[in-house]
Amino acid sequence: MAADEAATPVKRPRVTAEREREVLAATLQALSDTGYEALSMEDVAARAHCSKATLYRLWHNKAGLVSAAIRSSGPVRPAEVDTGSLRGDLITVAERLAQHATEDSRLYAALSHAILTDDELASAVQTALFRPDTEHVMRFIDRAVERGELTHRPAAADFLPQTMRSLAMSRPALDGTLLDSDYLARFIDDWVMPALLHT
Amino acid sequence: MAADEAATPVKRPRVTAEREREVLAATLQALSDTGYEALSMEDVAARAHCSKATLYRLWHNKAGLVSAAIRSSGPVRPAEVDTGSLRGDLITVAERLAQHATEDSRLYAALSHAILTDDELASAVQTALFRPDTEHVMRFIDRAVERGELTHRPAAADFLPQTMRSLAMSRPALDGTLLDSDYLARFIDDWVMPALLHT
DNA sequence: ACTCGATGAAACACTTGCGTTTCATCGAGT
DNA sequence: ACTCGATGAAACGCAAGTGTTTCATCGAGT
Repeated sequence: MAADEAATPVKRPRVTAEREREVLAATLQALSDTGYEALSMEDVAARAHCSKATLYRLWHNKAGLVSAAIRSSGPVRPAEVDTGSLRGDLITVAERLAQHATEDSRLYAALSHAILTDDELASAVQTALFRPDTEHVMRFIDRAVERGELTHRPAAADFLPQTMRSLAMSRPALDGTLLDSDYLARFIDDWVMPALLHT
Repeated sequence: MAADEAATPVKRPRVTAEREREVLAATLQALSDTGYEALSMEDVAARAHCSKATLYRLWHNKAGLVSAAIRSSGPVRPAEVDTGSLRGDLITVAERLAQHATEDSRLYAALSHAILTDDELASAVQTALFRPDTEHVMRFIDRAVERGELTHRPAAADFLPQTMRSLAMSRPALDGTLLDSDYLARFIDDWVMPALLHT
């Protein structure tokens, strides 16, 4: 029995850690469905199958819970992409964006007003959701330069991550359609690649 | 005294129409500040200096009031832009976007989650806010083609309005800074113009 | 000056949510 | 088997919002 417990140096925390992730996942779900302002602790408790008391024991209030939930969604790192060509890399990441467009855009929409006034929330969204993505895309550019596919880091590269991200986030709202990968592929071929190649 | 009343063929409605616009303007203000879900009728009534009873007499509920407010913001047409060059037109409209970036992005953020589920709201936002803007920008392209500045309507043009709009909407949220005109100029020169000129 | 419909202020009943507290129960370590 | 800290269920007081209703007042048309 020593072997059983050797895997868990700390007594109970590990069980709590699993549970915590479940609760935070339920929080993100509720957030997407309800929006930040209308999110209720009772709803989260029901989805997470835990009591409201437990929520308040672990986090102080709604803001804390939501911030924690957002930060917890960060470490889910996407597999590294390296197709050998800049266009291939971009298309791949675009398809990935399109796959998650529904959930992602709902989550972002749920938070977009709240982050304008809540600084902690804003930094959570920024570091957990946007920064990794931005760095990810920027690596494509650097690799393309190393390969000689681009002669230098184009000025347009500064706008690439934000544009892709904000297009993915706001297109559903703008015209009621979801992002499909065809649309993004056209964007890459008709806009992104020409801009990168000619600056 | 016949002259005084000659200006008002209808008895009271005209007075109500002015008042209505004030109330709807107050609604938009409250919406930007509070967000759609947390918007309260009491808040609107206080800002508009009218009673809650009046709000419910003129509109049936919150959804109706907000939709009306959004539609009322449509007719405020921006002055037509025509600087003689595509770049000039784009810079001008970009600066105009930047000027209103704070209020506009707050308003959009306030609505972005609600429009995912409320169809009437979605169509109000689309027709009143986005469609006029899109047509406006598209006219730049057409004129540039007529002038011979572009040999044809570039494929990238399809993405231009959405790209500009979504940047204006989401950049404040993404990195906490507002749009300034230097940034926008770089955006046009390094990102938009190359894409338009090389497709 | 008078009338009458529209308005504002305020209270209404009702619902919902927050954050706290109480208490019975459960389950891991001894 | 026993103990003790953590949990879930449920109720709490409090605050806020919805949509309605009442009533006093105001102001435009006669």
